[in-house]
Amino acid sequence: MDDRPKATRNGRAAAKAKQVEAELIAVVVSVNDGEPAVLTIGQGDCLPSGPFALEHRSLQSGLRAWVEQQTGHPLGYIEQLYTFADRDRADGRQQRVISISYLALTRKEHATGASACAWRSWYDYFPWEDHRLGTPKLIADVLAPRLLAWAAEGEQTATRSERRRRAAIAFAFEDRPWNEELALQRYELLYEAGLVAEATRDERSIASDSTAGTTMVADHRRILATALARLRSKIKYRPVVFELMPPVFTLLQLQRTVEALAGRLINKPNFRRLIEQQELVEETGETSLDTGGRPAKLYEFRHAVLDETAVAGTKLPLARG
Amino acid sequence: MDDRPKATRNGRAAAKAKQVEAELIAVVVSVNDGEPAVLTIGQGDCLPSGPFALEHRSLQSGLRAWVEQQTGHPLGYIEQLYTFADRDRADGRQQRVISISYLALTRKEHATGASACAWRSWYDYFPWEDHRLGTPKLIADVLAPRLLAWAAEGEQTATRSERRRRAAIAFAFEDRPWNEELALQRYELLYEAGLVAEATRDERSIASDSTAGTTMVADHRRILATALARLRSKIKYRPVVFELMPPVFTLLQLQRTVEALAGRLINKPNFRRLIEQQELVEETGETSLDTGGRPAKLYEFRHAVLDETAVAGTKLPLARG
DNA sequence: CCCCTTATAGTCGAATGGATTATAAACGGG
DNA sequence: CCCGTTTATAATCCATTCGACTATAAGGGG
Repeated sequence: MDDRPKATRNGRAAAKAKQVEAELIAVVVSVNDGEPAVLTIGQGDCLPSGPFALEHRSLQSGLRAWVEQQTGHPLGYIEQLYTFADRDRADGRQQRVISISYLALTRKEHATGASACAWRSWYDYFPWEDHRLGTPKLIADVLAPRLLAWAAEGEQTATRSERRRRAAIAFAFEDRPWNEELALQRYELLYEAGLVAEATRDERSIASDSTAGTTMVADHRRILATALARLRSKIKYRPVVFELMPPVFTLLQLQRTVEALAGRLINKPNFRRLIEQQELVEETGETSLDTGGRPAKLYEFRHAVLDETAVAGTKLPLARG
Repeated sequence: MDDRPKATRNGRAAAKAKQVEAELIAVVVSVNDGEPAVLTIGQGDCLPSGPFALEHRSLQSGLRAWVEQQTGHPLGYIEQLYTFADRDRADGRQQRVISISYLALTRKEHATGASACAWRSWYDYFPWEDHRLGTPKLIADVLAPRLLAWAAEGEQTATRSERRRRAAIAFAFEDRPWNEELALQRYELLYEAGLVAEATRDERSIASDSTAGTTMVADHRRILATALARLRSKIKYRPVVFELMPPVFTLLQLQRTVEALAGRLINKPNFRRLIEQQELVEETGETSLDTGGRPAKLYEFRHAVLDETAVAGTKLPLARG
């Protein structure tokens, strides 16, 4: 029985010419003591990746195999991010690469063997994204003036006002509210404006001191920004945070983890109310004494909600500015 | 300058063995007179698709080329859905296919030439998804008893209660609220239970009269269900509906389009209030007389919101049951 | 014992959003 | 020409949500 669509069947004669190489790329995230981290290889400038090969049963299992081989970390939760193919190989052959990127959530302590990998803070790569201690001075001191200068460079009036508008929305100029979910738009804006080193790497003209954040190989920082935006959006309606938590935790620890991901602080009573009324967690009966103050109740995730929340979704108090 | 990650570079020697074929698949959606339709080729059982080839500048442009060639429809809005690779080719060679699926929104009248393609209603393929005239009788008469029977077939007690639970959530048994976004889960549940013909096509054992909805080739109906779920979710926070509307429309036409997509009715005053207070549309000053009653104001989409709504998102009154 | 810390409980009020009712403006039939 | 029908448009009511704030509880250290 042949289930292939007609178009594919007709194109069969030239199939050899249409072969591509498929690459799997992983953004592996953990949060430790309120610091969100990503698993890197190389000099901290490269995400775990490898070609999708015949021995892999599926895309996911291929990804797990590569990450475990390169970093020693077994992966739990995995979610597909995006598939890219715009990059042509630079070498002589006309050869294309399709990159299929994934977001994975895990915990640091899952590490088994020592490998040439390292956990790096998200905010090394995106220092403008951490608003937990207020708006980073980097924005007002460096990014805002440079973005406005870039906007002023536009050839037409429409281009200039469009650029100003985009910058103002993404970076919350003029008393606009900061929206943590716009991480990808912000990176793309900085890229367009030549304020991240990746944008000017090929043309060696612009001095690299005008750029912000630690750079990564190829488009890996862009993929990381995609993961950041996706995760910041997803924690608001799906209980994925718990993939990053130890089996037992206090509500404040949970809150600090969410805050680390969102890059902003959350009102404490409201956070507790929301978590409790959704019945996401269950008291263990134990308490934690190393809080520095009154002992905190310990909770564990109610795994039953993974079935239930398909209906209602989860909520976190991150809606407004 | 070589930007490739190390893993890929190391795996280069065996690169030839890792070649795959990449296929692009499109779910092209339009809504006409309150009926949501999908663009099909073949006997209405196949989505437009074709291999990703060297002449395509990008995945998106390859997709546009294939759809235009096979159906004569130019595409506007395009959004990546998902990348599949679980399907191995059935022929002798060990050859893998990666399918990259896209959702496209357009309007029927965009058709240029006549081609071997046809618009088919979504609900031909998913008759259980249209709740605009109340819950389809199909659910209570056919699906519910068969799903419960399938649940009862489970070997262990845990399996049986798990199946009952999943079916109850997905299909709103026991006074649960109907959630239109669970379209994919519902299709997968019916697939598992052997109630869609695709599931039993290979094993010719089960009679096909026990299945529901028009079938499609390969996993195309599954991809269509993915698109349905994605679109039903997305219209709630992004102004994508307007891609499906003519340049000028009445608020009721807009509402009927949303209802067609969501498969459920919306409260009229609330819908109008939400659209107006978000300033998504602008009055043209004209009115439409062919309403059958009082003339309705004609509106057009405020394209400026495409920049603004990155911040706030759009809302539609589809939140609760 | 005071004071620091953190945990936990409760309140107030603005805004959201679902449901309902009321009024306006076209048409067609008797 | 009135009147019922249909659809558009406006306004109101009310439960719930959710951000901001205050108050009380329970540990440790000087």
